[in-house]
Amino acid sequence: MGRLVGVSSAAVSAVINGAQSQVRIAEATRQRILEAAAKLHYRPNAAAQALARRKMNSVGVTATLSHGFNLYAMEILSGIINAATRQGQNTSVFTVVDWIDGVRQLRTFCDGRVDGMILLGPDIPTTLIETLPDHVPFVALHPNSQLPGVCAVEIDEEDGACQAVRRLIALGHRRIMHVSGRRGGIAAERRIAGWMRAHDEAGISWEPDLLVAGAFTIGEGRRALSNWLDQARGEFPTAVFGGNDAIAIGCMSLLLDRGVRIPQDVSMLGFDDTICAQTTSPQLATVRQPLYDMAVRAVDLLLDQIATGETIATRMLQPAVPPVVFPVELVERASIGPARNWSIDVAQGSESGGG
Amino acid sequence: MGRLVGVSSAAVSAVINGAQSQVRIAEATRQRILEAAAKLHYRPNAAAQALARRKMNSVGVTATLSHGFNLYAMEILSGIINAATRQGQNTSVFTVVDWIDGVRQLRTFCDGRVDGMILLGPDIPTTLIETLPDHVPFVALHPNSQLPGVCAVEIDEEDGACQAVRRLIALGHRRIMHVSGRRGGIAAERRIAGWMRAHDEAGISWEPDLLVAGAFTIGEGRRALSNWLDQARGEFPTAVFGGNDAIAIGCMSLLLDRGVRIPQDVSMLGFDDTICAQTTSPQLATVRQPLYDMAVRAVDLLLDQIATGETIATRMLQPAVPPVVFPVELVERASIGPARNWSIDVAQGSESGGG
DNA sequence: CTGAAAGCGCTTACAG
DNA sequence: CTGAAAGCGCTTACAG
Repeated sequence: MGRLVGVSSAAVSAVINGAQSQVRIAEATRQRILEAAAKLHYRPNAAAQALARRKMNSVGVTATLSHGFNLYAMEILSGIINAATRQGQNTSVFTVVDWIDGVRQLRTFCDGRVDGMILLGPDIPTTLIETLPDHVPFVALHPNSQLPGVCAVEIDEEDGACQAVRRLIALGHRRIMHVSGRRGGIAAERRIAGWMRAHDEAGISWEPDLLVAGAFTIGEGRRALSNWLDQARGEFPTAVFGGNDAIAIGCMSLLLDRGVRIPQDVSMLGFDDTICAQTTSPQLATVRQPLYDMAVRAVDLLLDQIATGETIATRMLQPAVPPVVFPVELVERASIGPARNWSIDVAQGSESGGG
Repeated sequence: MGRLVGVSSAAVSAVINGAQSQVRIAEATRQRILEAAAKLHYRPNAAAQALARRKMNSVGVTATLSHGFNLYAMEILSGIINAATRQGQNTSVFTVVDWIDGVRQLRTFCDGRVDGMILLGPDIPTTLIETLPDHVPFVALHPNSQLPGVCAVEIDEEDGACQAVRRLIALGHRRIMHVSGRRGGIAAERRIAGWMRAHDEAGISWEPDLLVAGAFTIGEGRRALSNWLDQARGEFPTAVFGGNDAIAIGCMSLLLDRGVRIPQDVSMLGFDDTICAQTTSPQLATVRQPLYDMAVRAVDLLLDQIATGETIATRMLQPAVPPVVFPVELVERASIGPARNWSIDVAQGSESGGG
């Protein structure tokens, strides 16, 4: 572009980048350059700029796609993109099949395309860290585990579950089923712990039989409850608390199919407040994670590290930073109500397959 | 990296990039380089590579965020990211508040960060094209309008709506309400046209009173139906066809609140088959768009153009290419059934606010 | 206060 | 068949 105005590219650079350059350009030259730039729709080439500045202005996000389309991840992603865009950064998204395999690819993704990386998704294995590229800063969203050198943004899962069950107890419920995520997963276990704690606090003993292991999908939620019913263990609980919204929705669809009224016969409660919690009838009460705010915070933390030149390597030398923990909030919707004081029959009904 | 092995960077480049280089390297040197690269976890810097090759290996996606979080856009995005990742491209996502304002930003996004851009979202104004940067190829997903020089990937919206209504007619429905998206929007109008056409084909005259203008959200769908009911126009239709899933879900929640049974009293039908269509009870029958396949196709079309060096500018010189139109498919779920032959009363019930 | 030079880390076309 | 040079389009530190 310099050639066209008969001026050096350095002069163009100084003018386009504004005042932060120490270089002063004669006002006449300046005007000439600005005019030409406007006319030609001139934009500095991003690759050249990145090479010279050693900065891509690009935030990386890596997510697992193990469960196919993931509403929860998508809501966070949407927050990240917004936050990054607002700060003049662009967002490069990468997906990996699982974290074990993903580590190798993470090296490739951090080849200068991005200035830092946000790891998205629960249950990132701690062993991951050893092979993470260390020339770049990382932030992990919902890792549910301490990755040395990596900033973590989490929620208080146990407290969320505890709040939920506490509310049900206040509504008179004494037999509260919890259909959990896959056992062993940290998120699932913490939510189970919250379910137990709320019982303990209230001096109510939780029944092991009402702790049902499922997995974080609609189909698995429905299946877990269906299996439980097949073993016909007497009176159905007055409330079902799903390990996440999908589980609750799966359970809810099964109960509705069998003529159970919600919330009159059974109260239903989810966890996450994904958009689907608003599409059920009745709408699903749930524990809200501030997914958007968390995403924004993750971007801020990453950009801070980028600005100060921190990387995993430099952070390993400093004292470990505790995770940023966001509060959760119970969202009351029509799916919960007072505990029933009559019997219901849920056992009958042939299974027609979950969603 | 060359320095460390005592070898030129050109030699390293030739070895790392494999056989596509004409340059031959002595086997011994080759091994030495490969070893060192493995040991140092060497990866060519993406910015430098991009500058030298004039190719970023990055696919851009720009979407509007006018309606906040958008499930439909997110499902497509997820497909794009997958398809791109599989082809070794990374995906850079940008959001704009609206298309009018977005055009200016599109210039900035196309500054070399991406090799091409996918425009995501219905109702992209035709006037947009005049100010689009023309040194890069574009693909538009669901533009619902012809943008000269831009490849379009669409569905046959009218046919989808027509299929849906045809099925309802086959089930004996004669009074089929359509709660549409905002009037004037091309997607909304085409779906309306399909609703009309199915009636015409069957020799049934559609009642203007049953064409209700709404907008593509749950809240607006519910509100539109609620307003209609407030004017108490006699017997309620036997089926409601929403302009999209969100509208159908909004209408469904209102009807369920008022004690209407679905599908016994009223059949419900949506459009899009977003994930939420599976979370309602009963599950929502809907017109499925192959969102994932469309996303994959859009990526392929864009990469083709990138490979052959096509841009908007070069495409303008060629004859216009018709849009790629994907077929749609009716997904039958529990929310539709035979038309009722009894009266129902929907009018009562105080409105408690939509989701 | 201004302009030309060096360098970012690669690749590709060109000499040896 | 191999190696050093030029260049991608910027920015930044350095002479004039």
